[in-house]
Amino acid sequence: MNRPGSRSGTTMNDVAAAAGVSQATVSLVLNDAAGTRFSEETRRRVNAAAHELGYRTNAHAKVLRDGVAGMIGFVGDFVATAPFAGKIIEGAQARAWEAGLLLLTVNTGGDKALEAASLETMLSYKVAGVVYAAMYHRVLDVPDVLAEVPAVVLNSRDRSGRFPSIAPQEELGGYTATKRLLDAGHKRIAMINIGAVDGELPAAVGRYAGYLRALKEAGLHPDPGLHRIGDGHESGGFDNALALMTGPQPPTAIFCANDRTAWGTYQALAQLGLSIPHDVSLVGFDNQETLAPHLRPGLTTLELPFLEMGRRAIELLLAGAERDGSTEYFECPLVERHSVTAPLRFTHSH
Amino acid sequence: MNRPGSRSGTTMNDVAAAAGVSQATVSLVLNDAAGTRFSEETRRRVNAAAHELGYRTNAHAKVLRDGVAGMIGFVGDFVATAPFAGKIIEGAQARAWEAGLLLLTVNTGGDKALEAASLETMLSYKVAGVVYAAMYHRVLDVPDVLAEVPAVVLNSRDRSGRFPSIAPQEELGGYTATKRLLDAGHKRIAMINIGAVDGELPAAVGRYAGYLRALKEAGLHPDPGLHRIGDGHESGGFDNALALMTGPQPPTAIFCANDRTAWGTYQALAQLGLSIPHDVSLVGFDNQETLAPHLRPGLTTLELPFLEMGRRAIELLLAGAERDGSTEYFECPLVERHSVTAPLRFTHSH
DNA sequence: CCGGGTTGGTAATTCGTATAACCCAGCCCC
DNA sequence: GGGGCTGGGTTATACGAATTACCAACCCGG
Repeated sequence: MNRPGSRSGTTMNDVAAAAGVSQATVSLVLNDAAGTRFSEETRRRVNAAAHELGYRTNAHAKVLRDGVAGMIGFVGDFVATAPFAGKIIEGAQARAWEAGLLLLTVNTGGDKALEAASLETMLSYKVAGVVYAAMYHRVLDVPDVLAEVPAVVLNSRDRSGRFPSIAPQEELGGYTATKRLLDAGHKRIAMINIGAVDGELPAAVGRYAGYLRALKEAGLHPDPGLHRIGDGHESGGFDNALALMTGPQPPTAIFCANDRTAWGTYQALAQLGLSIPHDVSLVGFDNQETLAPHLRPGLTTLELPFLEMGRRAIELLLAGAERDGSTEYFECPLVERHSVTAPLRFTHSH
Repeated sequence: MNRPGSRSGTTMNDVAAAAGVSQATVSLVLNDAAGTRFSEETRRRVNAAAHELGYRTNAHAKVLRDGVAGMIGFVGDFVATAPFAGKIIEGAQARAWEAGLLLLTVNTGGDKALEAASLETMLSYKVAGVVYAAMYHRVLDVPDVLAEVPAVVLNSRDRSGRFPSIAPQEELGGYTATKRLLDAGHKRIAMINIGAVDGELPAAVGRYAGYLRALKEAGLHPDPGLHRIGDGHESGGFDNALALMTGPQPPTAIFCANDRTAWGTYQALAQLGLSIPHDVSLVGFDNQETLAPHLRPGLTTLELPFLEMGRRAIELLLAGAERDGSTEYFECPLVERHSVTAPLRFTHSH
């Protein structure tokens, strides 16, 4: 107990002793070092001994000498609390593993003290880089300490402009969603947003901007009464859909700025006895996999490409992150299901 | 570039030089080692120098000496793919952090080669222990290599009986769910299961056993036609609920063995024009947070205590895991919402 | 039979930290 | 005035792997 590393396992010295060679030989043989010549016999004996004794390299000794560890830090304000956000970790972890790296993950839950402490710990483990991920797209302040290592901001943008960021292309998403409804023949298209459009929520602002652009491009004059501010939850969809559909000039289609809002809208429409897509067409946003495919009918929505974004974050880190604050935007592809069809009037007017 | 550790940062030697003392003094002062005497002046100088230079301990050097790292491996076949499973990591990570430990997480996605390789890597990093977590409760085979470190199986049971396991108390859950419906006055209670009761799915087997026990305890004779095997998805709930309610003697209440099944049941009942809970009472299982609270009406269900289970796994590891294969079962508390009320007949017969 | 090349390996050092063992100056006390 | 204690530090070493420099033996040609 007094001796450190009491159950430390087999070391190269043990292997060397068993094979009757020096520790240096073991190292060189096991690592297949270039430019060394050893007899086949020696190689065989070393490999056999290593296998026999169940030798496993001590990563810490290696890192101590080489300076950089095979680990990447992943700090998020969520980890997996957000239902869909798991994808972002999954992507990051998969890409990291392809490079032989492991992820050191911490879910701060927004706790700044925990965040600072875990970043310190990660740095003391000489991580090759840090991914600083956010649960929802926003503009955030990155802790200064991250300047010491390669770092990238994921699913948000760095306010200071010091770090490369990765975020979804919200405006294009809003445009695509709206265009889908326009192409189906709709003219009165409402939007239930997930926040104010003058706030700091890029998703709300961007998706709305895309909605407006599509409308204008189609030569339509946006009706302010058709844009409603929800809260991103079911109730926001429910209440606003109810108001919209019982108003004087109800829309024939609704673009819900996220899937939860769309779900609330489904519930409101069901309560009003309106059918989707026959009476009202719907497009959502997020492609939340526990929700969108399982609604009846399946929800046509835009996918947040979290898997790819997670992968890309690691890739940037590995590429050395040119240390500029540029943001890389990812397109949100349309996922077609069954919540959109032509409007009644349109069909009938044929 | 040739020299290793080129940007290794400040070391104790740098601090020692700056403070005009030896490296040993720096170590002893910074670690507040017991049984040493240093003048206040020296302590001050050392601390000042350390702070000034931004000294951060090199965790690898420490581990190399001490033998054990401040990290715990977390291997799962999901990480966060399963919507609710994030809680399990969250709990584990939170508890680990309280002990000053970081989590090294890997999502294997069921890939055995990746699993083996990442376990090797974790062991080479001298993790203090490994949590082997499963997406759904089952009996699984733990890789032999885990015998080399403290390990605990989370949300499943180890077939070999070598490792302590943590799992939810399925039978009691099924009993509690059914009892809730019995207490409300229901007599014809159906169950839509999430798998066969002769299979290897403890959730399906256990919850059913609990259902039967509650029924028998109430002096009721279980009607075999009222127990249906679904698939754990919405469609399993939808199809079976439809069949159940359009049959000769429909139930007045349904226990759905998970929330997704319950959701499908909601959709089927809506289609039949039946109201919840007035026409049919419902109890679910899982308390899936993206689902159960947002259904209309809110779903009364049983909570899978993942947060606590995750915490407990780390706790067992820290306690040294007595290395027996006993399973610790966690109770699933009932979460009351609005999907249960008295049956019509019952109310009227008053 | 000596110089030089090749073959097959080893000794020694380095990374940064923790700690056991030791050392020295000053002071007290008999 | 010498022995012993105490306060205040230092020296040396180990942890495990990678790597550079070096070395010994052998072979071959002239």
